[in-house]
Amino acid sequence: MDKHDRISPAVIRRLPKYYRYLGELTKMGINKTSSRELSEMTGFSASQIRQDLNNFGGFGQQGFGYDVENLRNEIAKILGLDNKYKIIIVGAGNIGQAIANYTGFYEADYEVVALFDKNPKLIGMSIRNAMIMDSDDLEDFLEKEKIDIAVICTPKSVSQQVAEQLVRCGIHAIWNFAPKDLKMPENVHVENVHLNESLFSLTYYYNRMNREKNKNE
Amino acid sequence: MDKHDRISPAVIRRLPKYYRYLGELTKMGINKTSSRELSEMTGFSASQIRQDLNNFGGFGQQGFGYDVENLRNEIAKILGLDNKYKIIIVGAGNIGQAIANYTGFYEADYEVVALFDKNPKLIGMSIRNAMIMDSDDLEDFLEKEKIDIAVICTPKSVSQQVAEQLVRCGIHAIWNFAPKDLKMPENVHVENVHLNESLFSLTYYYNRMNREKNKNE
DNA sequence: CGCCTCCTGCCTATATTTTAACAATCATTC
DNA sequence: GAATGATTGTTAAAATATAGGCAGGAGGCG
Repeated sequence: MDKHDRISPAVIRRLPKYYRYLGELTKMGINKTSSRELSEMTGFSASQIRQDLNNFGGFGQQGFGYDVENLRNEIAKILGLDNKYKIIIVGAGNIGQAIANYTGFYEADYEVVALFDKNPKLIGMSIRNAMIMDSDDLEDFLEKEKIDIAVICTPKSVSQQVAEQLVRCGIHAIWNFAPKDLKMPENVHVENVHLNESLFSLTYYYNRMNREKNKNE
Repeated sequence: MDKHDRISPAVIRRLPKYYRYLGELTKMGINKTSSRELSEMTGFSASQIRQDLNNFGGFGQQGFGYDVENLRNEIAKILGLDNKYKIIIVGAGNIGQAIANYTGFYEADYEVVALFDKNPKLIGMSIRNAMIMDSDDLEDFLEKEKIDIAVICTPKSVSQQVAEQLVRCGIHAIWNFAPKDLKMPENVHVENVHLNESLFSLTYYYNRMNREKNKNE
C-alpha cells in the first residue's frame, strides 16, 4: 500500500465528498455514474475526479463509467469506513455532548464508548449508552479498553496536557475541537476543527462582499 | 480595497491562526515579534508568513520585526473582527445549542440573537440570553432585525430549503453545519463545517499509520 | 457489422501555492 | 559613527495542484 503514502491531503479531503454523493445516488436508485455527473454534483472538475480516483486504481470502465455501489465501496475501503472504531470524548461540555449525540456518523461504524470530565455534576450521566466518567480514571480506562480515536473537547488551557496523556496511553488519532494547535509526535495524527478560524474566515468574506456591494452602488 | 479581491483562500485561512498566536504573545507580555518566531509557533514557514502579511501591506519594520499589538489589530481589521456581528442559529438541536453556548468566539463581538426550531419542546427556552423561537417566525424576525450571519444546524434534509429562505430574507453569510453542500447564488458566502468529512479524513490517516506501523515491525 | 457517442485513464499544460534567496533597512555595539 | 547581526519586503524558483486534451475501449443502433 505504498501508493497511499504520497497521496496529497487535498485528495483525501475530497474523498468523503465523493462518498457522500455516491450514497445519495444509491438512495435514488441510480447504479451507474460518470465523472461528468459527479462533477456536476460536487462542483469539482471531471478531470480532477478521475485523477483523484486513479490515485487508488482504475475503478471505472472506459467508455462506460463507474458502478456507483462498487465505487462507493472502494472509497469506503480507502478511507477505512469498512471497519469499526471506538471513540472516547474528553471534555463533556457543550461540544463534547453534542458530538456524543451527533448521529451524522451513521455512515460508518463509530462508537462513542465513554466521555470524561472533571465536573462532578456531569460524572455518572449517560449519553446514548456512553457514560461520562471521571477524568482521573482516563488512564486506567485506556489501559483496559482499546480505543481508536480520542476527541478533545476540553478548554484550550488543558488541551495540550490532555493530548499528551492520551498519547502516553497509546492513542494515535486525535480529533481536536479545542482552539489550540497541539504539539504532537510524528506518529500521532491530529485533525483540527477550529470553529473560531472557520467563523473568522466567514467574517472576512462577509465583509468583503459588503465592501464590493457598496462599491457597485 | 481592490487588493482584497485576489487574496487566495489559503492566506485567509491562515490569518486567524496568526491572530490567535499574536493574542497569546500579548498575554505573555511580549510586544515585539518576528516572522521567524511566528514560524516556530504556527508551523508555517517564515517566508510564507511574511508573504501572507505583505498581501495587505507592510506591517513590519525591516531589520526589526513586527509590533505584536499593532499586527494583531491590523489582522483584526482585515478579518473584520473590529466590528459587531449578530447571529441567528437555525436548528436548536445538539449542535445548535452547543454553538449558542460556545464561548470561544469571545475574541470578537459575535452575539447570538436567537435560535429557531420546529420542536415545540424547545421553543421558548433560552440559551445565554438568546431565545429559541418557532421556525415559522423566522421570516418575520429577519424582516425586523438586521442579522449578519446565519448558522444552519438543521438536519440535512431541510438545510437547502432553510438556506434559500435565509437568502430570500437578505442573509449573505451562512455557517453550515449540515452535512450537505448548499447550492447558493454567487453573492452568498457559505462556510462549511462538515464534521463527517473531518472525521473520515482522520480515519484515513489513522489507518495509514497503522499500516505503516505493521509494515515496520 | 460498422459507425457513432460516450467515457476512462493517462499524459501534458496551466495555474496556484510554497519555498528560497537577497537587497534594503534598522537597532545595537564597540 | 562604522561594523554587525537580525529581519523585512520582494522577486525568482520550485513544488504542487488543477485543468485540458486525446488515444483507446465500451455500448448502442441502424
